[in-house]
Amino acid sequence: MKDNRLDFYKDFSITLFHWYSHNQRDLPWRHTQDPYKVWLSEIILQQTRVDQGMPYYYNFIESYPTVSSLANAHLDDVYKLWEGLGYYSRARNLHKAAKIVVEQFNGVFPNSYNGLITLPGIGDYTASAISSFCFNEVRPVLDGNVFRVISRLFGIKEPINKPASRKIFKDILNELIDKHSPASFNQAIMEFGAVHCKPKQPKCDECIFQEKCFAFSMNKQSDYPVKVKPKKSITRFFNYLIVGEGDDIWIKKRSNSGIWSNLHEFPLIEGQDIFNTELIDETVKIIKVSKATKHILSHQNIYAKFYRVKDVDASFLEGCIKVKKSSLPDYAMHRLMTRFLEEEQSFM
DNA sequence: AATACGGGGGA
DNA sequence: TCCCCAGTATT
Repeated sequence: MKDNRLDFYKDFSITLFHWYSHNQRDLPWRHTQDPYKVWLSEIILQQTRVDQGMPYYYNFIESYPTVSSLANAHLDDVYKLWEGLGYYSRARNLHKAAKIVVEQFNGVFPNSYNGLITLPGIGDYTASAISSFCFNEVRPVLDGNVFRVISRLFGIKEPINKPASRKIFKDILNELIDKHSPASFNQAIMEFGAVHCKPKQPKCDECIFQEKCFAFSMNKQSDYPVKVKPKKSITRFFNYLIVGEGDDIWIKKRSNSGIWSNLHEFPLIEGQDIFNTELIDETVKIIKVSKATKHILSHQNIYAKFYRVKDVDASFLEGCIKVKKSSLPDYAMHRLMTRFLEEEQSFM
């Protein structure tokens, strides 16, 4: 069964490369085999759309042209450049990996999958991408695009977000990948998934694989890929205290774990199942209160209120730092904070 | 094996 | 609303 299936697809790469040569986007990281730049692009693009990550890629290349310059940077500056992109552990691991490359590998990136995957922030996908793109190692990439393409072509119903399903896809890809052009194969199959075999409204009516695609032959494209429902999000209530006299303002760096780790924000009092209005009423003098705003994360729905207050008990400022309002832009913050600062100047 | 971890775009 | 995005680390 498996052999027949793969025989049927033995000219897959030729067809794919033909499509790729006519349809590929011009992306900056495709013009280089410098592992530093490829690595940077791959970390930025983890769970991130190309359009969203592109400006960050340019900013990082400009601020840190080499792995040494990144390794020598202050972590807080790296966070600042990452601000707004999300999944902030990527910024921490980016910096950590750069230091390892410089201090342990003499500034030279590992030139193999097995070496690359030892670096923090580099998992199976990223190690496969870098080792194939830069060193022509035969390592198939398996990202969201590839999952979708393979599941439709072969009619695979194993949920793509279950770890156990990975082997099924990897086995197929290891047969399918062009052993002579692993870099082009990986680029092409991801690009095909991104711009042609899209999640919604795939271009099946003009598809090079019409004859071969299981999903198309059954007219069941929308049934693939199969995915198990994610767990429901939890709800939290954040009360932010805006404290400070004159040009001074108090902020705090979040802990090294949990959401928004190591990013800055106003002193926070989290409510239990509702906003802590009573507690705040009794404890501080409220000058002004914002409306509740909803901020959505993958696993949490956060309702936030901002309170301009005075006469705050010192215990609320435990671990906080006093900074000038004008220097707030120097501190890396999460989107909930930057959005508030953009839109609610009247509180400052 | 399951869960945590952002933010934004598109239907 | 819901789904998805060039996934990884932790539990």
